[in-house]
Amino acid sequence: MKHTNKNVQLRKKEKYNRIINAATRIFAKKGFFKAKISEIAREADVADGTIYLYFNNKDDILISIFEEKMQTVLDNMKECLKKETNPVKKIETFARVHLEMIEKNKDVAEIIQVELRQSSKFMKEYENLKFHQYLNLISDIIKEGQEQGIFRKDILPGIAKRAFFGALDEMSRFWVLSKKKKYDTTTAAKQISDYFLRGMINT
Amino acid sequence: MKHTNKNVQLRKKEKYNRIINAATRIFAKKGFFKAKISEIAREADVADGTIYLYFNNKDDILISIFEEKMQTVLDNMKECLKKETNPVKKIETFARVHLEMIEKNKDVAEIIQVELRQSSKFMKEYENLKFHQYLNLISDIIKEGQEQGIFRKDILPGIAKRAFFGALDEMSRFWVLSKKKKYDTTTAAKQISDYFLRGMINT
Amino acid sequence: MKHTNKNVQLRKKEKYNRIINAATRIFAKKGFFKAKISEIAREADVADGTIYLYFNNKDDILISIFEEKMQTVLDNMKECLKKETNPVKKIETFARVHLEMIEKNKDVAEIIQVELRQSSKFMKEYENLKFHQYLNLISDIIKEGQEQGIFRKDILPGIAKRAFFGALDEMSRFWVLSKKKKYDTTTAAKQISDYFLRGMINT
Amino acid sequence: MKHTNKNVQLRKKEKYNRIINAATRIFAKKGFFKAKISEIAREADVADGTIYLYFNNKDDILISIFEEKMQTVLDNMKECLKKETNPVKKIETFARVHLEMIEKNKDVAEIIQVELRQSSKFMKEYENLKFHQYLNLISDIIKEGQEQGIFRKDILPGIAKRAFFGALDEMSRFWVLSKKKKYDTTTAAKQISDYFLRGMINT
DNA sequence: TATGAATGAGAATTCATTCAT
DNA sequence: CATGAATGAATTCTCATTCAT
Repeated sequence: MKHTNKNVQLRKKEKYNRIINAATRIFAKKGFFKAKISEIAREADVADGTIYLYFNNKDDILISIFEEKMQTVLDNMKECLKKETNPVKKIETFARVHLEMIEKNKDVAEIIQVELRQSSKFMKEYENLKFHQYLNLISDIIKEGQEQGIFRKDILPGIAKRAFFGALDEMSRFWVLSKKKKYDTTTAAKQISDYFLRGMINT
Repeated sequence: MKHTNKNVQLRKKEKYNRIINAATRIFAKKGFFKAKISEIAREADVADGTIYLYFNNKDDILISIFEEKMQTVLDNMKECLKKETNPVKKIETFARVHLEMIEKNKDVAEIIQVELRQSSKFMKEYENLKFHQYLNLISDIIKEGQEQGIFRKDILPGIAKRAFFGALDEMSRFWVLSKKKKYDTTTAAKQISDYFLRGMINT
Repeated sequence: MKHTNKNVQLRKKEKYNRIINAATRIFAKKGFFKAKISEIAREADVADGTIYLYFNNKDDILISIFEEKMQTVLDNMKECLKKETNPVKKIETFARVHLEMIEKNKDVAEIIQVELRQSSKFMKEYENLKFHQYLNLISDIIKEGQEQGIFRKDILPGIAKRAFFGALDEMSRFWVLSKKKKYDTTTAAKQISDYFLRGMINT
Repeated sequence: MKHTNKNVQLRKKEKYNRIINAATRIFAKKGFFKAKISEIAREADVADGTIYLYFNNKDDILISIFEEKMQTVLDNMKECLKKETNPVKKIETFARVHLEMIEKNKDVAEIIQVELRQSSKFMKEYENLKFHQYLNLISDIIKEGQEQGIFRKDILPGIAKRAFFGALDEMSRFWVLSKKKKYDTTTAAKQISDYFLRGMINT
């Protein structure tokens, strides 16, 4: 039997994923600059040259990881938020799901948190659109709450979204870097969303 | 006239500072890995080799910047907090002073925020002690407030300090990277400390 | 209907020629070293691997071009010279036909002139027999003329053949490289053969 | 005694020359593309990296060789021609000096003849000015001869300069490549200039 | 035969660090 | 102390060639 086009494409996609995943592990462990292409190739069990059949260059691998993984994170978060109607519940959900995702994908978190920050410096042209979309999920909830009269009108969504994300991010960064976890996800998520909700809820 | 020991030491210290400051600018602009020793030397107006009379290697320059700058930040913050006695005011002060310092020293902020995060990866041995001391200024205030019965007892200072710092940090990261500022320091500091205080204050 | 042996061979030859011609264009445009096998394959509309069914390696393609094209050039020149009996006319014919062929096959000329010269360096074993045969067409005419008492006896055919060919070659190289042509083929051929004839003719 | 600026510059120039000469030998032997930077470095007895203190890249080395060597050739030829007043003698001198220089500097000749030809292909921007100046020495002599009524007026200097140079060049190429020399310089120069002079002289 | 994905050896270039002056 | 020319290890990326399909 001759191989169908579909099989071939599956095989291609499979190798692409193997490289993406290998790179994710290596970038997370060593950092972008210390990571060597040959190391990623070895981890992905392909030849060095093969990587260049799927990516233009080293930068392109990092960008692709961002795109792929952020899309997954974005889709997942949207799905989870859809189930809630109450803005208060949505904020709580965001915090919990965010920390849960981080916990389950430490390598991805590491890259998004650490490498993302310097990416803007060496990839001038790269606009991290997906990240902004993710942040805007928060400000959308806040605006929704304000319209429903649940959240105070003087809250600035543009500041609050960053403050809330920053709080969660710093928390998870601590986990990612320290590898030991003093507090469980649920407790941390509860506390952090709690501060914000108390700060934002109309009284 | 022969140079006195003091003069010599002053001159030494002066050149050391010139290198530190040049490196701060270059690291902030290019990032640690993209920054070249020769570029730092040019910026500091010394020879490449001279840098190695004051620092062991490139890593050492980055660590020294952390140590020097974080010490200044730490001293300054402590000084400002000393003037306040009320934990609530102290939290507000922390937020305002932090954002003000960031605003006045963007290069330093850039390095501490961006390069710091990956430093732990390539400088295994480096324990960022000063940073932890800085974070603990926050948890100390929280504990103080809890002892005075002002803050809720169920607040976990270890989480809260990170959440609060993270909120401020993400806010300032946005400024540092975006170079345009939608909200002024005072407004942002007020809002952020506000969320937390409302969340923490006993009602 | 099963394909006959002949048909199969024709098809083979057809693909071989397609590759030869594609390579001629690419080598002429990029030069041997800058030319990529994949580019030749694309130009010939075959797969990369297919090329290796017809040629041993990249060098082999270049050599084959020489052989094929030089044979054509050689056959054509011999045919044209056959029509003339007078050595003087033959020299004039050689100049004219040579420049005409160059003009009609710029890519081939480019390769023979430019790549040929360095070929001897990277293909030690390759003796450019066909080229020597071509040069010897000139010395044969000279010797013939000397025997007939038309050309001076003190002319050294070994030098003269190179001088004459070099003059034509430099002229055409100028055309090939410059892409603009100040003088038409006939004028140039006339002038060049003229110098030589005047220099060689017994007076 | 402290080293003077002059000494330092002499040392620098000395190393530059060492690299130029090493590269000349290697390029001549292997050709530009087959020549490796590391091989040139070894031949020049410097580290690989040192080459990049004196040249921007591999292309730059080749261009520098052209510039340096062609200037020498040009100066030398001008000097020799200055001693002659008669255009006929000048043509003879040009042929003799050209072949003598080639004979004494085979490596340089090799590079100018072989690598020069393909240079235009991989160094699009490089205009070989010096070479054109060299060619124009010939056409200047021809024009001078025509003004003095010695050479025929219907000679086109633009064609003749190329024909004459091409004749000499092909002759010397033969020597350079074959490494065996059937005819001595003087004989060859005499014959070649003879053809042209007979062809050009007014009768 | 034909394909084209995969291979991996190879090379140019960079740059932190050294050390003779 | 200061210099900056020299070093050479290290790394990304290319591309001729192979071979399973």
